[in-house]
Amino acid sequence: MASRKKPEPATAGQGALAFASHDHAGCRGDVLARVATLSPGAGIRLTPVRRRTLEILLESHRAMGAYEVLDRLAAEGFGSQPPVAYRALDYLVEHGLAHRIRRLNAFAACMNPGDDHSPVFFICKGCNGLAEAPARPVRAAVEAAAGAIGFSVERMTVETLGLCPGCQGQGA
Amino acid sequence: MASRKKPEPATAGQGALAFASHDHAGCRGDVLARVATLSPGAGIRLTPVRRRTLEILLESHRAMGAYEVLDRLAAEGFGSQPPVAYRALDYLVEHGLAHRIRRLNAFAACMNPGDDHSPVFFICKGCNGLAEAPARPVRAAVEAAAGAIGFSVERMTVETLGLCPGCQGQGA
DNA sequence: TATCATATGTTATAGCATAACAGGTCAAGC
DNA sequence: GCTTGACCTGTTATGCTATAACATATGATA
Repeated sequence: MASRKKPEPATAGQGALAFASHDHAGCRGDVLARVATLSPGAGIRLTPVRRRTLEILLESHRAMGAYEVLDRLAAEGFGSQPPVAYRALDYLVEHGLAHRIRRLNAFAACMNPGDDHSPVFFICKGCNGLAEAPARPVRAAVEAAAGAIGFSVERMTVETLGLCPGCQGQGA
Repeated sequence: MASRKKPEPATAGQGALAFASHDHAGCRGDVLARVATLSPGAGIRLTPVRRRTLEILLESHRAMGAYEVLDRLAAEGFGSQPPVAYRALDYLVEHGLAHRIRRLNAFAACMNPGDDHSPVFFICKGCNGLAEAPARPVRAAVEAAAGAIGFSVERMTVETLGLCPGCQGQGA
């Protein structure tokens, strides 16, 4: 029931991450380039499976289930069992190159690798699109609430469900 | 892999929701009383299964997996198949009497039913405790970020992972 | 009392995720 | 060179989470 099964209007998967048309080849290249400059220093080892996994996420430009990624990897000669995909995805998430979208049981490439960001995700229930936005103020507000009860925050997940600009007003 | 399997220190499940000892019978009663006043008006129909499900969540005072709730229900003569638990839990969530904690694939009773609140959850990785806090400022910050890209937020999930006061400083 | 909406229960199955083990690669140090 | 250890990849097997589809019951209403 991730993001790829039933009520998937023709637009799904397109215009997703940005809710707007854009130079996707460019934004994908940007991310890869940034990752390239990060890898050596930050102790990130982009092995073939990991790199390919990241590329697959960037190509689809939306949230993908682990098994969907696995299918792609297997078709390209990598292992065909779940741990192959989960390990690569977990590694990317662990190192800030991808995010896990819990509401969708899915994963998406990070659009701002390297920036120490606290992303907020917007999931459109109309087109299944996904947008990632930096949200330092949100993080600050959460920290404040945590401080009030003496809790120390290590990781934060903020996901919203609603309608993107394109899907509003059309009963979607 | 919810919150009840392996590294579960003896304290788990205790002192959970509040990260502090408290009059649990009291807080449980409070919630039930508030629910009672809500039910008639708000179109909430607390059938036996639903009521019992809510009570079970309140008793354990922590996040519970659906199958864990199901075991309890089955032992008390209710249906023994997954949909029984999921339907009751979904209903409670839908009507604001419980929350789904996605990071744990689990559910927890709402501690502030009726208040139109936007809760933030704090999950302690030391003792698996769970705290719910109102966080209007967080909601506001998220709305602001959403507005910037024209997204309209319908539901919001904010979960954090970290250490509760009791687990800090003891290498937990 | 017939009808519709809602609720409960069932069987069966789909979808997500990890444990545990085996083999391979590569660099550090003897 | 060779051994050792860290890390990566791959496998088999299994477990946990969740829902679809169908059957029965109950209660309000026309």
